[in-house]
Amino acid sequence: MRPTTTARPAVRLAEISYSPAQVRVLTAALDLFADNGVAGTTLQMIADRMGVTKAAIYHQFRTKEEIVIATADYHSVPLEAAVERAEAAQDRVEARRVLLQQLIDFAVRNRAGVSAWRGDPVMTRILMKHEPFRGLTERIYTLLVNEDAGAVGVDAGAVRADRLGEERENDSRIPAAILVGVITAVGQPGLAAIDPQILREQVFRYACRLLNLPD
Amino acid sequence: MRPTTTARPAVRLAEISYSPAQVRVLTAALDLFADNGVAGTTLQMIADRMGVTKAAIYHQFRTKEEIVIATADYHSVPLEAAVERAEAAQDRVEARRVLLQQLIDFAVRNRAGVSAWRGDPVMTRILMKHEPFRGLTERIYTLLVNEDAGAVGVDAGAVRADRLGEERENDSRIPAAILVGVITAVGQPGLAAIDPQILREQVFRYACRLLNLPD
DNA sequence: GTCTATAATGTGATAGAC
DNA sequence: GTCTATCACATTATAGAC
Repeated sequence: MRPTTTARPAVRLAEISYSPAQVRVLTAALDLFADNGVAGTTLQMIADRMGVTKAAIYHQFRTKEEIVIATADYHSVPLEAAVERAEAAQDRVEARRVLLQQLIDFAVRNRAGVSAWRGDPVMTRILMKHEPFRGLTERIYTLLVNEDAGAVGVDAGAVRADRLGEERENDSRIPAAILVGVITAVGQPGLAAIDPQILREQVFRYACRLLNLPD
Repeated sequence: MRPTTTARPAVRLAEISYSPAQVRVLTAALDLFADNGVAGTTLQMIADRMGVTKAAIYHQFRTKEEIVIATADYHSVPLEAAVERAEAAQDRVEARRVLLQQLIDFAVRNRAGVSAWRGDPVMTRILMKHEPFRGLTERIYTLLVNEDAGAVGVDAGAVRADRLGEERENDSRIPAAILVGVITAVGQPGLAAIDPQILREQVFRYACRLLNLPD
């Protein structure tokens, strides 16, 4: 199921290691980024939450941008694992079901953080020039929405206007974006009080309806 | 169709008026908030884009927070108009269709801004303590997802676990959040290049499928 | 690994002239 | 309505001691 036309990722997130002191920074940072956005989070806030000084943080990471990247990398390891499991599935439909379920699980488990990941323009800009994260995002999109992996597979941007007169004026980027919207909806503040199990089930059902998958 | 249990909004956004100089600020601010988030946008940036100094802006608005609120109010007038039209519809299904179509139109027309409105935690916090905006949001949610306006209508939080054994273990906050996720998906950076008309049609189709409305 | 101290710059906000 | 000039404070980041 792994597309042979796509290069293997150069770095597995799971193989990057962080010292305990670094992990403490990344844990504090995730919460604060989720609550205030990247731009709204100062190193002072992170230091305060950890009970240390700013200088202690600068000993672990050279810049704020490095903290943003490391935060995303570190907390996305389960996401990478989910993608790898899905890519190992037997057929495309099964891969899609597996990944979808795991994406939703991940999103529900990290409700607050999910808003930061997808909503914050600063975060987005930083992550999109960071290859490991770009790669992971692409693999997810490919698994979820590329209807005909045979014809596509190479470059998602090149698919666009090929069969235009047909039923498929469809650009697969649209269902992809919508699906992301559905999954990340679990991070909306209004759903904070809802039981995780119910949230998981309901969102999965709606997502299946959207993708025309049997639920 | 207007729910008699809900008080009329104290202020119509359309009735708030702004001087030309103020509108210039609000126009520049919208773009910048969309690109950088509220916290990532400085008054210096707004001033630079307008070609004036910070002091000129402080002559129009007393604080940055006032600018955020006014930006949302000013650019949400079409949204308010859409809600008013939908509330005037004959039945609930028709109201829902009308509002949905107009929400999507609005979102597509203001693609960049939509991310800011829904994604930014700072923006969200400021707007949610601003009554006119809270009220507008509530009216939209009520129109879109309250299945049985008779039994509900008063407090959305109290609906939860009433008829649990049935098909409707449903909390209406979940489809509401998902629908918001779908509509605001049009603001995702990956869709920036897509033709507005196609985007409108496709998103409407998916949203209808989600709501079980005929498209 | 953490601290104090400090540099250099940017921040929201104000006073008063034109 | 916009300007110059300024305030008090917060910001990212560094140097060097413990």
